[in-house]
Amino acid sequence: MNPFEKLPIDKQKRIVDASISEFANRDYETASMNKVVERAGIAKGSLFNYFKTKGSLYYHIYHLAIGEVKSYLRKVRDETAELPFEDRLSKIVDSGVQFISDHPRLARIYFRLIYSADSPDRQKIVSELQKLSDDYLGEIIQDAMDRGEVDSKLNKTQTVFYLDAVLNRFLKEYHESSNGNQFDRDEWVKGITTLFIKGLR
Amino acid sequence: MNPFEKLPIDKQKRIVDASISEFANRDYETASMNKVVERAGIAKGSLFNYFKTKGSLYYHIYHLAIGEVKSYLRKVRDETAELPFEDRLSKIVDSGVQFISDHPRLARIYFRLIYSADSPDRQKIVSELQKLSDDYLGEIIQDAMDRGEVDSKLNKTQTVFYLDAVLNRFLKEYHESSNGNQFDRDEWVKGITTLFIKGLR
DNA sequence: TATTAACTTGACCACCCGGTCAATATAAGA
DNA sequence: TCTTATATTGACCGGGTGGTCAAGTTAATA
Repeated sequence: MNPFEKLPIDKQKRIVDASISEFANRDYETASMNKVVERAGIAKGSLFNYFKTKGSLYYHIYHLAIGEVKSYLRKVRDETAELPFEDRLSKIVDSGVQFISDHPRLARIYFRLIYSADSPDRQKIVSELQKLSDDYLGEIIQDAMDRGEVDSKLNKTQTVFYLDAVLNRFLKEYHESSNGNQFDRDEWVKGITTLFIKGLR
Repeated sequence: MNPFEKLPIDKQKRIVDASISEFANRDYETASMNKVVERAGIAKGSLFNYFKTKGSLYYHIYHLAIGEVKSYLRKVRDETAELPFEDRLSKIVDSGVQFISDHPRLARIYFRLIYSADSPDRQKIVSELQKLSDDYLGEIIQDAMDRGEVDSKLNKTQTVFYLDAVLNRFLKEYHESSNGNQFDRDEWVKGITTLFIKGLR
């Protein structure tokens, strides 16, 4: 059993919290284990006892973040299964915005991962995320095709790609401008759905 | 006069080349001045004589890269001024692909900049790039509106944003997969133009 | 050629990094 | 309570960083 899991919950929380902050604020390479132990209020040796390397700590945090993202995606997918494509798309964007508000630091880690960042196993992780997104959006598109809401002769790979590109970019800008937001959320959600509704018809 | 500009051209070239390689291969933070001098075959003190700080060297290289991008953009804009929106869009994508082939290292620096990266003055640089892109695509969209090729009641800011999102993302993936390319370029160019032609009608 | 000015060099600085491990404190078992 | 096993600590290690600067080299001037 992992020594970390044997720790009292509140200590685990302090460590996880400190790690999230550090990895949210700096690239993997520049994130500092020293800063983590300082923030968490533990000795350096202890941290390296719980996680053998910086990479394994990062991996732990990454899995927490991705787990959280997954649960949001699952939730909105299931809740919108019966809605028309347009409403569904709009709810998906909504849920992304919601995630950012609820977990701004995890969002930072997520975007750092997606867009560049020299994490260990970057290739592996990025393609893992790509697959997650492809499967997810692919399912949504497939449903819409089956119902005749979009052109059923569309190239699905491409369509998913475009959707993913616009959604991710929108969420990224939204996230980065979160101080005194200049996005009229509804206006943009409407714009995005319109583009795709018409573009994929 | 900048001491760097007084150097013999071939020495300037060696330094610029070494810097481009280093900044293309590593994040700003992890890029190493030691590696640059090693590659360029000069002493460390000299490099710091030409560029007072790492940041100012980066800034120099960044301007070279952006200058190159601009010249590509200008060229394709002028050459396609009379073409219909669809063909124009397709040529723009083409020229992006061409840029990546001609200057793979500059492309890397460009994408590093756009997507994350903790460069100095990141905020300033990114918004500089944003404006460049906005003006450029804004002009293309405006032309298309004037000619009635797309809906003239469209929100231009949004439209430019979506176009930018898809184009950049496509070029990024294209760039990253450049070993044994899995993109059928024509197929994708056609897909992108179709999405926007229909979506913006 | 002698003298001055400009350029080039790399050893050196303080600092920070990820990671280690002998010493110490704590908990468990007798 | 004493002993053993386990968890925690932080000084320390080798290595890399951006940046400096006295000393040495080259070029220009007189």
